[in-house]
Amino acid sequence: MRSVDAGDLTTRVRIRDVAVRRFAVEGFEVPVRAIAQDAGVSAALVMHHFGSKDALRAECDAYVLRVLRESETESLVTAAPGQLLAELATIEEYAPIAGYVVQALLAGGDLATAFLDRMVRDAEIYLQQAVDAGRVRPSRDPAARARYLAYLGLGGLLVHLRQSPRGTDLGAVLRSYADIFVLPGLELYTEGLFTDSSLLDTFLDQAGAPSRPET
Amino acid sequence: MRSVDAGDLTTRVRIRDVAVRRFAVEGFEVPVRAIAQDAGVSAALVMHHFGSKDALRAECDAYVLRVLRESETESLVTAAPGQLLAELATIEEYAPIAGYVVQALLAGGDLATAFLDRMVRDAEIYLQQAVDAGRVRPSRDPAARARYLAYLGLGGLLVHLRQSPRGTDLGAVLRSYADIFVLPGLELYTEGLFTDSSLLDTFLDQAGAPSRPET
DNA sequence: GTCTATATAATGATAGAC
DNA sequence: GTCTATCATTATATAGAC
Repeated sequence: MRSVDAGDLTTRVRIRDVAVRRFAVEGFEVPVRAIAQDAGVSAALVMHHFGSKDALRAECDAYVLRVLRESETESLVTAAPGQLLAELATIEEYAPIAGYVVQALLAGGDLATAFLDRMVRDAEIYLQQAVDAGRVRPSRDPAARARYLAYLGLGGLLVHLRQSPRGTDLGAVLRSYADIFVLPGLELYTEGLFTDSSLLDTFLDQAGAPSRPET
Repeated sequence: MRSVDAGDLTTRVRIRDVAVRRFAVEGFEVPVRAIAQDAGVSAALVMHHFGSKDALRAECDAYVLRVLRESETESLVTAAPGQLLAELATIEEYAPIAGYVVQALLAGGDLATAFLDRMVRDAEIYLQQAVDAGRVRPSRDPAARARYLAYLGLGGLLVHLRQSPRGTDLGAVLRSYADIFVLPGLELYTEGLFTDSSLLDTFLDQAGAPSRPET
């Protein structure tokens, strides 16, 4: 057989992998030439393989999404809202994936939406399990709470990330985030913020007094 | 006198103002040509006045920062974490300022840092007042809590913003954010999340049992 | 101060040899 | 499959006339 699939695939995959890494640390405006250089090939070859930069980006998106989906089983159980990224970043191999997701979230787009949906869904399952186990208080609107907590967890991390000097190792950023905010996080989750329930009560009354799942 | 400051300043200011508006809705990659067109002048004139696009950007940053500082007095008292942006966006005149800040936060840089510092400081003061008034529980680390809540409030908003279709009116995005998340927000702030304090207790023990400001 | 015309640089993409 | 050379487009920035 003359078709040399092995060599072909290897180069394609190598280009895609270095593209993911570049996108992860520098964002999606990185020139194709830079990616080509990292891969040790010409820019023209990148175009030859993927057709356009957008197509390359799409393939990176699909790859990252696939990796995230494959990591689903293990993370579903353990991941508290916002933890998924942190776990990924600590594993050397997956750090580019985490960085890529961060860039995608900052840039917006389909991958960001997909990733967020994943986070929200994870949070929903995690919270439901915790409620069933009696560790977490039930909510009057579990879906909204799951989304809320996912947005807060991820958003706080993004803000912290943007305060860190550019190019800082993502793992280091995540560790510092954890260091600084464990205490206030535990305080908030354990004790809340308000001393009384007047604001919540008022809102519930106005909203037409929906169901109150009190333990 | 031959120097015609009035005319000069007027054009300069008009260019700066349309630049702020463009940056606010499209981000900082908008071409100088587009800004020039909005201002009804040539691109060359923009360069003539500001020297470079970066210099124009710097002047917009400085202007936005000045507006934020001048709005300080009124917002200091009322602004809960994350509220400042919302308040700004509802006032028609200040909507571009709010949008500009959002773009700056997404892009990173000095203005983002300054704005965040401002938010954190506001939150600190606001929380201190609320604690003194007995409405908010004291924290074991008030500074960290203020920063944490500011990051969460702003970050959650940014994530929600990126989920909204591009070009959506910022005011509408902020309103929808409020609509969706009042309940889970009030729940979290009023009742917390966990049913018991074991996680917090464990952390406090490990950390060497620091001061416990119990009421 | 303001313009038109142009220089310069970078980028995504193509053509065609090997 | 892979390269070099080149094109087309777009951006910032400059030159020089008015």
